[in-house]
Amino acid sequence: MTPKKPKSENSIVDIAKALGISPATVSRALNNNLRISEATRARVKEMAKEMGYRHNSMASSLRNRRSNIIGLIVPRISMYFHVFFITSLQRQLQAAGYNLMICQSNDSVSVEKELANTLYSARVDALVVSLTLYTENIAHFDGFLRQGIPLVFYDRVPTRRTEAYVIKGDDYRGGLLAGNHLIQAGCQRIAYISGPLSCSIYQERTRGFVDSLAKHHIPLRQEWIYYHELTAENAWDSLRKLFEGDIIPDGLFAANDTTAIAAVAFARERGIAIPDELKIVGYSNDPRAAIITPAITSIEQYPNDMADKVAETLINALQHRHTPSPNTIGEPLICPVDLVRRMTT
Amino acid sequence: MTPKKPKSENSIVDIAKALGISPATVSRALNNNLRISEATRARVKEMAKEMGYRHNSMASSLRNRRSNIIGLIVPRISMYFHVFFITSLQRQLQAAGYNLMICQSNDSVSVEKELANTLYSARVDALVVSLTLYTENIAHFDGFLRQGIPLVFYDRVPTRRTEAYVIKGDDYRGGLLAGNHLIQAGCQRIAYISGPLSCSIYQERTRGFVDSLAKHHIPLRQEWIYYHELTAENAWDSLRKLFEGDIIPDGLFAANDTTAIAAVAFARERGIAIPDELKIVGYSNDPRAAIITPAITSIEQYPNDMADKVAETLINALQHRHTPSPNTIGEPLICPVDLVRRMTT
DNA sequence: TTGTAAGCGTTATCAT
DNA sequence: ATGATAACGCTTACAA
Repeated sequence: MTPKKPKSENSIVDIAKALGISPATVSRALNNNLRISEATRARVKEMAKEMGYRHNSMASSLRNRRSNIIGLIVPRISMYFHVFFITSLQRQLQAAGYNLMICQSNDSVSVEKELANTLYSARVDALVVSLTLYTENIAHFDGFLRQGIPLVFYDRVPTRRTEAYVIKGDDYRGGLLAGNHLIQAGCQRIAYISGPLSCSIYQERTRGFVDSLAKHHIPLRQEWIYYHELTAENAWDSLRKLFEGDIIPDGLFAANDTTAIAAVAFARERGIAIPDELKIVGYSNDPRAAIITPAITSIEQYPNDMADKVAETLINALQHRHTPSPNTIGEPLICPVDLVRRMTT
Repeated sequence: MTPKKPKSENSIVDIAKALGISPATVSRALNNNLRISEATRARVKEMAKEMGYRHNSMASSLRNRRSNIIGLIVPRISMYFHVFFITSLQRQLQAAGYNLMICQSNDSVSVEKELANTLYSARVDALVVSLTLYTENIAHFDGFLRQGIPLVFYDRVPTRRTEAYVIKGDDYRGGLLAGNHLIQAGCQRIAYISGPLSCSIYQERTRGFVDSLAKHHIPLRQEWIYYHELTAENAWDSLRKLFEGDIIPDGLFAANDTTAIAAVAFARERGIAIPDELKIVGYSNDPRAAIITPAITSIEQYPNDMADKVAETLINALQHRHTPSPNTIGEPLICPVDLVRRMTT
């Protein structure tokens, strides 16, 4: 009986044996180490191909104490803004030699916690997070900070101060722009449908919007303000209530485009003329806002630019891991937004 | 000088030392191994928490020869169908203890190849792939098959026979339904805008569509058929050509909804009445198809159901890794589709 | 129920 | 330029 070892797969040791050289040399050759002769490098690579060798990143990661994986926790990949953000971020990280592990919290705080723990154990080299609508306590990310693992929050960021990097859109200005635009378009009775105030972006949009109305001495009726998850269903509920009284709004700021789209559909069903009887501003500049009739005025957030900032921050932090320059942290980085005017205003 | 080891982080060995027991016991306790006393299990877990221990999945993966990571290569996450598919698949795999590593080929064959190699080296436990528009040679996935790593193609699958699992929508039937529906709606001059025939789904949709017209003795004019990437820009180009002659189509089958949406916009600009002068059927039942005016008739593909099938196949294959039952492979699994009628027909 | 010891595959360090 | 060796942290026969 031949003592045939079941040898599942060839390792650098096997290559070394086959070539009569040491595993260290093989490793160096495969990693294009400088001080290895061209000749052996070539021999090694050829033998590797011949033997069907594949690099084992688990072993390599264990030895190097780095996984080359970057974790991403995002509320939902179905949101337009995040899709564009992710695509751009992934391209850049890929180019820098990192893999992105994309996870969805589905706007559940408990899922977010689980994912944070999983990615923590998985030894991701860095973590990028956009929080759920309801995350107020961010203690589940503390481990990353303690271990000096780069942690970047973007878009939906913590509402309290943190040692992590923070990169966000200028939601305050977005709210301000929306309010100003509706007022300049002649609206006097402006309604507002916002997401929950536990979430940074809605806090900020609300602040900006409220400031705008105050500045122009436009009254803000509490009965015309709604805070809830910005789904089409919720939007319809709120719209029904908004339009059931005698005094009805002539302007609406919807804190996302799903809500703005629902408002357009609602107005059509009720025979409310847009923009004559009701003007609408949405948020995010979802592609749907442009194709619907009438096309919706919205706030553009430039997801690609934000992805650039995040990628830059990440790569910088990963390179200088030994000098955790805390001076670059602290102040949130704020990305510009713009109002895109269309047919609803 | 105190010989203070720089001990970066605590391992099970440290816990063992602190407790005066062996690392093996600690490992077993943390893994809830059956034959460990309740008492020590509790002691270990407490000490682990106290010492801020975190599991090292790199080490664990190396030892176990499994990463618990499943790779996914998808053309673009911006496509509605894939977003829903991914979300559903990820939820199920997460529940089964796997992490999903989502990558985008961006419809580039070379990127697809790179990603396949990266995920191969990353030692993913399985790979799920929807091919680019242009992937005809699938040799870059051969390594997975050779190593017995479960490989599942879904939606855009290889056009040639493969040993991998294949799960696809019933695109032939989708094309058939679209053709039949337009004909029953009274169309006589039907145009067709398809994706490139290098891609399985467009091959099949075309076959079904062609068969439908043949069966009903409706002529198929070659000048009314276009094959190209289904972007809005390309759609406009083709539509312009379609409507520049004397004889113009009264029906259009668009092989995706982006194209159908472009057709609606084109018709509006040209003052072509829909559905009276032109009837349109799209594909995928993109949510945009429902909100545009007029709402577009489309083919629903049930991405969640396909994700269920893929998850089931994967988990099954991963459990029986030692019995690579080849009988379950071979025949593609075909998922049903339905026509959703709206205002464009 | 717990301990001992070897090994997963790679790479950094030190030596030659 | 190359080799020998140890170690990364965990798991699992095998022993006790």
